Amino acid sequence: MTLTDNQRTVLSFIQRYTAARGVSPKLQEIAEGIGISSRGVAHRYVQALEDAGFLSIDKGKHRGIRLLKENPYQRENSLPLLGKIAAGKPIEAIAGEDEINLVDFFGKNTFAVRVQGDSMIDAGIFDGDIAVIEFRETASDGDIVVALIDEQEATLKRFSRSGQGRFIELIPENTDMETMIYDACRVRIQGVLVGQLRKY
Amino acid sequence: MTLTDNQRTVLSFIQRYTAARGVSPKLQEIAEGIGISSRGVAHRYVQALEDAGFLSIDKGKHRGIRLLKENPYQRENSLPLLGKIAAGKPIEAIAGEDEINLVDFFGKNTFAVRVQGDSMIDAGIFDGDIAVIEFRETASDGDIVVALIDEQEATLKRFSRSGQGRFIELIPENTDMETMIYDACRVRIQGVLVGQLRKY
DNA sequence: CATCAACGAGAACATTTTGAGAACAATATG
DNA sequence: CATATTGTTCTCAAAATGTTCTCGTTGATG
Repeated sequence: MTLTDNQRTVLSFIQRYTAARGVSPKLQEIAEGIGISSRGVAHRYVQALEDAGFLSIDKGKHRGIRLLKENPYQRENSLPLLGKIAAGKPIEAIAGEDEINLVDFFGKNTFAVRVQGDSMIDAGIFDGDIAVIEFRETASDGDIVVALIDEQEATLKRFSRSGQGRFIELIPENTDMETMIYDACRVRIQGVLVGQLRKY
Repeated sequence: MTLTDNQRTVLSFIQRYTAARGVSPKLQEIAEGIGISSRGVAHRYVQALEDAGFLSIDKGKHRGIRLLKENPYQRENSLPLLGKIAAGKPIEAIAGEDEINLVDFFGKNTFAVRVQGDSMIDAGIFDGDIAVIEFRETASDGDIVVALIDEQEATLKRFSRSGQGRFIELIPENTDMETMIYDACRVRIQGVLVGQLRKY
Protein backbone atom coordinates (compact mmCIF):
# COMPACT_ATOMS: atom_id res chain seq x y z
CA MET A 1 0.00 0.00 0.00
CA THR A 2 1.45 3.28 -1.07
CA LEU A 3 0.38 6.67 0.07
CA THR A 4 -0.69 9.40 -2.28
CA ASP A 5 1.02 12.75 -2.18
CA ASN A 6 -1.72 14.32 -0.10
CA GLN A 7 -1.86 11.39 2.26
CA ARG A 8 1.82 11.93 2.93
CA THR A 9 1.18 15.60 3.50
CA VAL A 10 -1.53 14.81 6.03
CA LEU A 11 0.67 12.31 7.81
CA SER A 12 3.46 14.84 8.01
CA PHE A 13 1.05 17.47 9.35
CA ILE A 14 -0.26 15.12 12.05
CA GLN A 15 3.26 14.25 13.08
CA ARG A 16 4.34 17.85 13.33
CA TYR A 17 1.19 18.92 15.14
CA THR A 18 1.45 16.06 17.60
CA ALA A 19 5.12 16.68 18.24
CA ALA A 20 4.49 20.35 18.92
CA ARG A 21 1.30 20.14 20.99
CA GLY A 22 1.31 16.74 22.57
CA VAL A 23 -2.19 15.95 21.30
CA SER A 24 -3.42 15.01 17.89
CA PRO A 25 -5.18 17.56 15.72
CA LYS A 26 -8.90 17.81 15.06
CA LEU A 27 -10.16 17.05 11.60
CA GLN A 28 -10.92 20.70 11.09
CA GLU A 29 -7.36 21.58 11.99
CA ILE A 30 -5.99 19.00 9.60
CA ALA A 31 -8.19 20.41 6.86
CA GLU A 32 -6.97 23.93 7.49
CA GLY A 33 -3.41 22.71 7.84
CA ILE A 34 -3.36 21.29 4.34
CA GLY A 35 -5.40 24.08 2.82
CA ILE A 36 -8.85 22.59 2.37
CA SER A 37 -12.18 23.34 4.01
CA SER A 38 -13.86 20.00 4.43
CA ARG A 39 -13.69 17.89 7.57
CA GLY A 40 -15.04 15.01 5.53
CA VAL A 41 -12.07 15.07 3.22
CA ALA A 42 -9.69 15.25 6.16
CA HIS A 43 -11.41 12.24 7.64
CA ARG A 44 -11.00 10.34 4.41
CA TYR A 45 -7.25 10.97 4.52
CA VAL A 46 -6.97 9.90 8.14
CA GLN A 47 -8.92 6.77 7.35
CA ALA A 48 -6.56 5.98 4.48
CA LEU A 49 -3.61 6.40 6.81
CA GLU A 50 -5.20 4.03 9.29
CA ASP A 51 -5.75 1.47 6.54
CA ALA A 52 -2.10 1.84 5.60
CA GLY A 53 -1.09 1.18 9.18
CA PHE A 54 0.44 4.53 10.02
CA LEU A 55 -1.95 5.39 12.81
CA SER A 56 -5.02 4.19 14.67
CA ILE A 57 -8.27 5.99 15.31
CA ASP A 58 -10.13 5.99 18.62
CA LYS A 59 -13.46 5.92 16.92
CA GLY A 60 -15.66 8.87 17.63
CA LYS A 61 -13.28 10.38 20.14
CA HIS A 62 -12.16 13.94 19.70
CA ARG A 63 -8.46 14.16 18.88
CA GLY A 64 -8.47 10.39 18.77
CA ILE A 65 -5.53 9.81 16.47
CA ARG A 66 -2.57 7.77 17.64
CA LEU A 67 0.53 7.57 15.53
CA LEU A 68 2.03 4.15 15.04
CA LYS A 69 4.95 4.36 12.60
CA GLU A 70 7.53 6.79 11.53
CA ASN A 71 6.75 8.56 8.32
CA PRO A 72 9.22 7.02 5.91
CA TYR A 73 8.77 9.68 3.29
CA GLN A 74 8.74 13.24 4.50
CA ARG A 75 11.19 14.62 6.96
CA GLU A 76 10.72 17.72 8.96
CA ASN A 77 12.85 20.26 7.29
CA SER A 78 11.55 23.75 7.45
CA LEU A 79 13.04 26.94 8.76
CA PRO A 80 11.12 30.04 9.67
CA LEU A 81 11.70 32.66 7.04
CA LEU A 82 11.69 36.21 8.27
CA GLY A 83 11.61 39.31 6.15
CA LYS A 84 14.35 40.86 4.17
CA ILE A 85 17.31 41.93 6.11
CA ALA A 86 18.65 45.44 5.65
CA ALA A 87 15.12 46.49 4.90
CA GLY A 88 14.78 48.56 7.99
CA LYS A 89 12.92 46.77 10.71
CA PRO A 90 13.86 44.71 13.72
CA ILE A 91 13.60 41.04 13.02
CA GLU A 92 11.02 40.48 15.71
CA ALA A 93 8.62 42.78 13.95
CA ILE A 94 8.32 40.53 10.98
CA ALA A 95 8.71 37.14 12.58
CA GLY A 96 6.54 34.27 11.54
CA GLU A 97 5.94 35.49 8.06
CA ASP A 98 6.66 32.29 6.25
CA GLU A 99 8.82 29.28 6.33
CA ILE A 100 11.32 27.63 4.11
CA ASN A 101 10.88 24.04 3.22
CA LEU A 102 13.76 22.58 1.30
CA VAL A 103 11.57 20.76 -1.16
CA ASP A 104 9.30 23.73 -1.71
CA PHE A 105 12.23 26.07 -2.02
CA PHE A 106 14.33 24.15 -4.46
CA GLY A 107 11.64 22.17 -6.22
CA LYS A 108 10.38 18.67 -6.00
CA ASN A 109 12.77 16.72 -8.15
CA THR A 110 15.88 17.61 -6.28
CA PHE A 111 18.49 15.99 -4.14
CA ALA A 112 21.66 17.13 -2.44
CA VAL A 113 25.28 16.17 -2.72
CA ARG A 114 28.30 17.38 -0.87
CA VAL A 115 30.86 19.05 -3.09
CA GLN A 116 34.47 18.06 -2.85
CA GLY A 117 37.21 20.08 -4.42
CA ASP A 118 37.68 23.56 -5.69
CA SER A 119 36.80 23.17 -9.34
CA MET A 120 33.83 25.56 -9.07
CA ILE A 121 35.09 28.22 -6.70
CA ASP A 122 34.70 31.00 -9.24
CA ALA A 123 31.01 30.17 -9.38
CA GLY A 124 30.84 30.59 -5.61
CA ILE A 125 30.72 26.86 -4.92
CA PHE A 126 33.30 25.89 -2.35
CA ASP A 127 34.73 22.66 -1.04
CA GLY A 128 32.29 21.23 1.48
CA ASP A 129 29.25 23.06 0.21
CA ILE A 130 26.05 21.16 -0.42
CA ALA A 131 24.92 21.34 -4.03
CA VAL A 132 21.22 21.00 -4.69
CA ILE A 133 20.59 19.13 -7.91
CA GLU A 134 17.47 18.68 -9.95
CA PHE A 135 17.03 15.30 -11.58
CA ARG A 136 17.48 15.66 -15.28
CA GLU A 137 19.07 13.55 -17.96
CA THR A 138 19.48 16.51 -20.27
CA ALA A 139 21.08 19.90 -19.92
CA SER A 140 21.51 23.12 -21.83
CA ASP A 141 24.80 24.76 -22.64
CA GLY A 142 25.89 26.82 -19.68
CA ASP A 143 24.11 24.75 -17.05
CA ILE A 144 26.15 23.50 -14.15
CA VAL A 145 25.60 19.76 -14.11
CA VAL A 146 26.47 16.59 -12.30
CA ALA A 147 28.06 14.54 -15.05
CA LEU A 148 28.97 10.91 -14.85
CA ILE A 149 31.99 9.99 -16.96
CA ASP A 150 32.33 6.42 -18.21
CA GLU A 151 29.76 5.39 -15.58
CA GLN A 152 32.56 5.90 -13.11
CA GLU A 153 33.28 9.36 -12.01
CA ALA A 154 30.65 11.91 -11.02
CA THR A 155 31.71 15.51 -11.23
CA LEU A 156 30.19 18.97 -10.98
CA LYS A 157 31.06 21.19 -13.91
CA ARG A 158 29.64 23.69 -16.33
CA PHE A 159 28.22 21.92 -19.36
CA SER A 160 28.64 22.72 -23.03
CA ARG A 161 28.38 20.85 -26.29
CA SER A 162 30.80 21.15 -29.14
CA GLY A 163 31.51 19.51 -32.49
CA GLN A 164 27.84 19.45 -33.54
CA GLY A 165 26.95 17.55 -30.39
CA ARG A 166 29.65 14.92 -30.75
CA PHE A 167 31.64 16.23 -27.85
CA ILE A 168 30.80 17.48 -24.41
CA GLU A 169 32.90 20.03 -22.62
CA LEU A 170 32.97 20.02 -18.85
CA ILE A 171 34.27 23.37 -17.79
CA PRO A 172 35.57 24.03 -14.29
CA GLU A 173 35.02 27.48 -12.81
CA ASN A 174 38.57 27.79 -11.63
CA THR A 175 41.26 29.50 -13.64
CA ASP A 176 43.84 26.96 -12.44
CA MET A 177 41.99 24.05 -14.00
CA GLU A 178 41.37 23.06 -17.58
CA THR A 179 38.28 22.18 -19.53
CA MET A 180 37.77 18.50 -20.14
CA ILE A 181 36.40 17.32 -23.47
CA TYR A 182 34.78 13.93 -23.92
CA ASP A 183 32.94 12.00 -26.57
CA ALA A 184 29.26 12.57 -25.90
CA CYS A 185 28.69 8.85 -25.39
CA ARG A 186 31.03 8.74 -22.42
CA VAL A 187 29.15 11.38 -20.46
CA ARG A 188 25.81 10.94 -18.76
CA ILE A 189 24.02 13.85 -17.17
CA GLN A 190 22.62 13.07 -13.76
CA GLY A 191 21.20 16.44 -12.84
CA VAL A 192 21.43 20.18 -13.04
CA LEU A 193 22.48 22.49 -10.24
CA VAL A 194 19.57 24.52 -8.91
CA GLY A 195 20.83 25.66 -5.54
CA GLN A 196 23.35 25.32 -2.80
CA LEU A 197 23.68 25.23 0.97
CA ARG A 198 26.60 26.24 3.06
CA LYS A 199 27.23 25.84 6.74
CA TYR A 200 29.80 27.91 8.54
CA MET B 1 15.67 -8.00 -24.96
CA THR B 2 17.87 -4.96 -25.07
CA LEU B 3 16.94 -1.53 -23.96
CA THR B 4 17.28 1.46 -26.19
CA ASP B 5 19.33 4.42 -25.05
CA ASN B 6 16.25 6.36 -24.09
CA GLN B 7 14.77 3.45 -22.22
CA ARG B 8 17.97 3.21 -20.23
CA THR B 9 17.78 6.91 -19.55
CA VAL B 10 14.23 6.59 -18.26
CA LEU B 11 15.18 3.63 -16.10
CA SER B 12 18.07 5.55 -14.63
CA PHE B 13 15.81 8.49 -13.91
CA ILE B 14 13.24 6.32 -12.16
CA GLN B 15 15.93 4.62 -10.12
CA ARG B 16 17.49 7.82 -8.93
CA TYR B 17 14.18 9.53 -8.25
CA THR B 18 12.93 6.56 -6.27
CA ALA B 19 16.16 6.18 -4.33
CA ALA B 20 16.16 9.81 -3.31
CA ARG B 21 12.46 10.44 -2.71
CA GLY B 22 11.07 7.12 -1.60
CA VAL B 23 8.24 7.21 -4.12
CA SER B 24 8.18 6.70 -7.84
CA PRO B 25 7.87 9.64 -10.22
CA LYS B 26 4.74 10.61 -12.10
CA LEU B 27 4.74 10.29 -15.87
CA GLN B 28 4.82 14.04 -16.18
CA GLU B 29 7.90 14.18 -13.99
CA ILE B 30 9.60 11.50 -16.03
CA ALA B 31 8.83 13.42 -19.21
CA GLU B 32 10.27 16.63 -17.80
CA GLY B 33 13.23 14.78 -16.38
CA ILE B 34 14.30 13.44 -19.75
CA GLY B 35 13.42 16.61 -21.58
CA ILE B 36 10.21 15.80 -23.40
CA SER B 37 6.70 17.12 -22.98
CA SER B 38 4.43 14.16 -23.51
CA ARG B 39 3.07 11.96 -20.77
CA GLY B 40 2.10 9.50 -23.45
CA VAL B 41 5.68 9.03 -24.55
CA ALA B 42 6.83 8.64 -20.97
CA HIS B 43 4.19 5.97 -20.53
CA ARG B 44 5.44 4.14 -23.60
CA TYR B 45 8.93 4.01 -22.08
CA VAL B 46 7.67 2.80 -18.75
CA GLN B 47 5.62 0.16 -20.51
CA ALA B 48 8.69 -1.00 -22.42
CA LEU B 49 10.61 -1.25 -19.17
CA GLU B 50 7.83 -3.33 -17.69
CA ASP B 51 7.91 -5.63 -20.70
CA ALA B 52 11.64 -5.98 -20.26
CA GLY B 53 11.13 -6.95 -16.64
CA PHE B 54 12.78 -4.00 -14.94
CA LEU B 55 9.70 -2.77 -13.14
CA SER B 56 6.03 -3.40 -12.62
CA ILE B 57 3.14 -1.00 -12.97
CA ASP B 58 0.26 -0.68 -10.54
CA LYS B 59 -2.21 -0.04 -13.29
CA GLY B 60 -4.02 3.25 -13.07
CA LYS B 61 -2.49 4.23 -9.75
CA HIS B 62 -0.64 7.49 -9.42
CA ARG B 63 3.06 6.92 -8.82
CA GLY B 64 2.41 3.26 -9.39
CA ILE B 65 5.84 2.15 -10.57
CA ARG B 66 7.73 -0.49 -8.63
CA LEU B 67 11.31 -1.28 -9.49
CA LEU B 68 12.19 -4.94 -9.70
CA LYS B 69 15.82 -5.31 -10.64
CA GLU B 70 18.98 -3.85 -9.35
CA ASN B 71 20.44 -0.95 -11.19
CA PRO B 72 22.40 -2.51 -14.04
CA TYR B 73 25.03 0.20 -13.87
CA GLN B 74 25.83 -0.64 -10.30
CA ARG B 75 26.22 -4.27 -11.12
CA GLU B 76 28.22 -3.92 -14.27
CA ASN B 77 30.85 -1.59 -12.87
CA SER B 78 31.81 -2.36 -9.36
CA LEU B 79 32.48 1.16 -8.30
CA PRO B 80 34.92 2.78 -5.93
CA LEU B 81 33.47 3.55 -2.56
CA LEU B 82 33.81 7.26 -2.10
CA GLY B 83 30.61 9.09 -1.36
CA LYS B 84 31.23 12.65 -2.34
CA ILE B 85 30.67 14.04 -5.72
CA ALA B 86 33.69 14.39 -7.97
CA ALA B 87 35.11 11.47 -6.11
CA GLY B 88 33.81 8.64 -8.12
CA LYS B 89 30.27 7.33 -7.85
CA PRO B 90 27.07 7.62 -9.82
CA ILE B 91 24.43 9.47 -7.89
CA GLU B 92 22.12 6.49 -7.59
CA ALA B 93 24.82 4.65 -5.71
CA ILE B 94 25.02 7.27 -3.00
CA ALA B 95 21.45 8.51 -2.92
CA GLY B 96 19.93 8.43 0.53
CA GLU B 97 23.32 8.26 2.15
CA ASP B 98 23.42 11.90 3.07
CA GLU B 99 19.97 13.26 3.62
CA ILE B 100 19.72 16.90 4.48
CA ASN B 101 17.33 18.08 7.12
CA LEU B 102 17.34 21.83 7.39
CA VAL B 103 16.92 21.97 11.12
CA ASP B 104 19.40 19.20 11.82
CA PHE B 105 21.81 20.71 9.36
CA PHE B 106 21.82 24.24 10.67
CA GLY B 107 20.78 23.71 14.27
CA LYS B 108 17.65 24.38 16.25
CA ASN B 109 17.63 28.04 17.11
CA THR B 110 17.91 29.24 13.59
CA PHE B 111 15.87 31.31 11.25
CA ALA B 112 16.31 32.52 7.72
CA VAL B 113 16.33 35.95 6.15
CA ARG B 114 16.60 36.99 2.57
CA VAL B 115 19.65 39.11 1.94
CA GLN B 116 19.24 42.38 0.13
CA GLY B 117 22.20 44.25 -1.25
CA ASP B 118 25.80 43.54 -2.05
CA SER B 119 27.53 44.45 1.16
CA MET B 120 28.81 40.92 1.75
CA ILE B 121 29.71 39.74 -1.72
CA ASP B 122 33.35 39.19 -0.87
CA ALA B 123 32.20 36.68 1.73
CA GLY B 124 30.28 34.84 -0.96
CA ILE B 125 26.90 36.17 0.14
CA PHE B 126 25.00 37.62 -2.76
CA ASP B 127 21.90 39.71 -3.21
CA GLY B 128 18.89 37.42 -2.98
CA ASP B 129 20.60 34.67 -1.02
CA ILE B 130 18.95 33.27 2.08
CA ALA B 131 21.06 33.73 5.18
CA VAL B 132 20.58 31.25 8.01
CA ILE B 133 20.95 32.91 11.37
CA GLU B 134 21.26 31.47 14.84
CA PHE B 135 19.51 33.47 17.56
CA ARG B 136 22.13 35.00 19.82
CA GLU B 137 22.50 38.24 21.69
CA THR B 138 26.25 38.10 21.71
CA ALA B 139 28.92 37.66 19.09
CA SER B 140 32.67 37.27 18.82
CA ASP B 141 34.93 39.48 16.81
CA GLY B 142 34.94 38.22 13.27
CA ASP B 143 31.45 36.71 13.32
CA ILE B 144 29.04 37.74 10.65
CA VAL B 145 26.00 39.01 12.51
CA VAL B 146 22.56 40.43 12.07
CA ALA B 147 22.82 43.73 13.89
CA LEU B 148 19.97 46.02 14.73
CA ILE B 149 20.97 49.67 14.79
CA ASP B 150 18.95 52.07 16.95
CA GLU B 151 16.18 49.47 17.07
CA GLN B 152 15.51 50.46 13.51
CA GLU B 153 17.67 49.00 10.86
CA ALA B 154 18.72 45.37 10.63
CA THR B 155 21.84 44.66 8.65
CA LEU B 156 24.20 41.79 7.95
CA LYS B 157 27.85 42.63 8.56
CA ARG B 158 31.04 41.31 10.03
CA PHE B 159 31.27 42.18 13.72
CA SER B 160 34.15 43.62 15.67
CA ARG B 161 34.58 45.59 18.90
CA SER B 162 36.90 48.52 19.36
CA GLY B 163 37.73 51.17 21.96
CA GLN B 164 37.73 48.73 24.87
CA GLY B 165 34.26 47.61 23.99
CA ARG B 166 32.79 51.09 23.76
CA PHE B 167 32.38 50.90 20.01
CA ILE B 168 31.17 48.30 17.59
CA GLU B 169 32.41 48.10 14.06
CA LEU B 170 30.16 46.68 11.40
CA ILE B 171 32.38 45.75 8.47
CA PRO B 172 30.99 45.11 5.02
CA GLU B 173 32.73 42.50 2.89
CA ASN B 174 32.78 44.72 -0.14
CA THR B 175 35.73 46.88 -1.02
CA ASP B 176 33.42 49.62 -2.30
CA MET B 177 31.77 50.07 1.07
CA GLU B 178 33.04 51.46 4.32
CA THR B 179 33.04 50.18 7.85
CA MET B 180 30.44 51.69 10.12
CA ILE B 181 31.30 52.45 13.73
CA TYR B 182 28.66 52.89 16.40
CA ASP B 183 28.44 53.34 20.13
CA ALA B 184 27.95 49.91 21.58
CA CYS B 185 24.64 50.94 23.12
CA ARG B 186 23.13 51.68 19.74
CA VAL B 187 23.75 48.20 18.36
CA ARG B 188 21.89 45.07 19.32
CA ILE B 189 22.94 41.67 18.01
CA GLN B 190 20.06 39.59 16.78
CA GLY B 191 21.92 36.56 15.60
CA VAL B 192 25.01 35.09 14.01
CA LEU B 193 25.31 33.76 10.51
CA VAL B 194 25.61 29.98 10.49
CA GLY B 195 24.73 29.12 6.92
CA GLN B 196 23.27 30.17 3.67
CA LEU B 197 21.04 28.97 0.86
CA ARG B 198 21.07 29.97 -2.72
CA LYS B 199 18.66 29.16 -5.49
CA TYR B 200 19.63 29.57 -9.11
C1' DC C 1 13.10 4.54 -53.18
C1' DA C 2 10.37 1.68 -49.83
C1' DT C 3 10.19 -0.04 -45.33
C1' DC C 4 10.67 -0.15 -40.60
C1' DA C 5 11.75 0.95 -35.88
C1' DA C 6 12.36 4.56 -32.50
C1' DC C 7 10.79 8.76 -31.21
C1' DG C 8 7.97 13.07 -29.86
C1' DA C 9 3.62 15.62 -29.75
C1' DG C 10 -0.67 15.72 -28.35
C1' DA C 11 -5.73 14.35 -28.51
C1' DA C 12 -9.19 11.49 -26.40
C1' DC C 13 -10.65 8.69 -22.94
C1' DA C 14 -10.42 6.00 -18.34
C1' DT C 15 -9.36 5.84 -13.71
C1' DT C 16 -7.82 7.62 -9.56
C1' DT C 17 -7.51 11.27 -6.47
C1' DT C 18 -9.29 15.28 -4.56
C1' DG C 19 -12.63 18.93 -2.64
C1' DA C 20 -17.13 20.60 -1.01
C1' DG C 21 -20.68 20.07 1.73
C1' DA C 22 -24.99 17.87 3.53
C1' DA C 23 -26.81 14.80 6.90
C1' DC C 24 -26.43 12.25 10.85
C1' DA C 25 -24.02 10.11 15.05
C1' DA C 26 -21.10 10.41 18.88
C1' DT C 27 -18.75 13.01 22.20
C1' DA C 28 -17.76 16.98 25.12
C1' DT C 29 -19.44 20.53 28.09
C1' DG C 30 -22.15 23.31 31.13
C1' DC D 1 -30.61 17.39 30.24
C1' DA D 2 -29.57 20.82 26.33
C1' DT D 3 -26.37 22.48 23.32
C1' DA D 4 -22.28 22.89 20.82
C1' DT D 5 -18.55 20.66 18.94
C1' DT D 6 -16.45 16.97 16.66
C1' DG D 7 -16.38 12.69 14.11
C1' DT D 8 -18.48 9.78 10.41
C1' DT D 9 -20.59 8.65 6.16
C1' DC D 10 -22.43 10.02 1.94
C1' DT D 11 -23.08 12.00 -2.81
C1' DC D 12 -21.67 14.90 -6.46
C1' DA D 13 -18.36 17.18 -9.23
C1' DA D 14 -13.83 18.58 -10.59
C1' DA D 15 -8.93 17.98 -11.14
C1' DA D 16 -4.97 15.23 -11.76
C1' DT D 17 -2.94 11.34 -13.56
C1' DG D 18 -2.59 7.17 -16.29
C1' DT D 19 -3.68 4.89 -20.75
C1' DT D 20 -4.38 4.35 -25.51
C1' DC D 21 -4.44 6.27 -29.76
C1' DT D 22 -3.11 8.71 -34.28
C1' DC D 23 0.02 11.44 -36.76
C1' DG D 24 4.37 13.09 -38.39
C1' DT D 25 9.55 13.02 -38.27
C1' DT D 26 13.96 10.92 -38.39
C1' DG D 27 17.52 7.77 -39.35
C1' DA D 28 18.96 3.16 -40.61
C1' DT D 29 18.64 -0.51 -43.95
C1' DG D 30 17.94 -3.17 -47.99
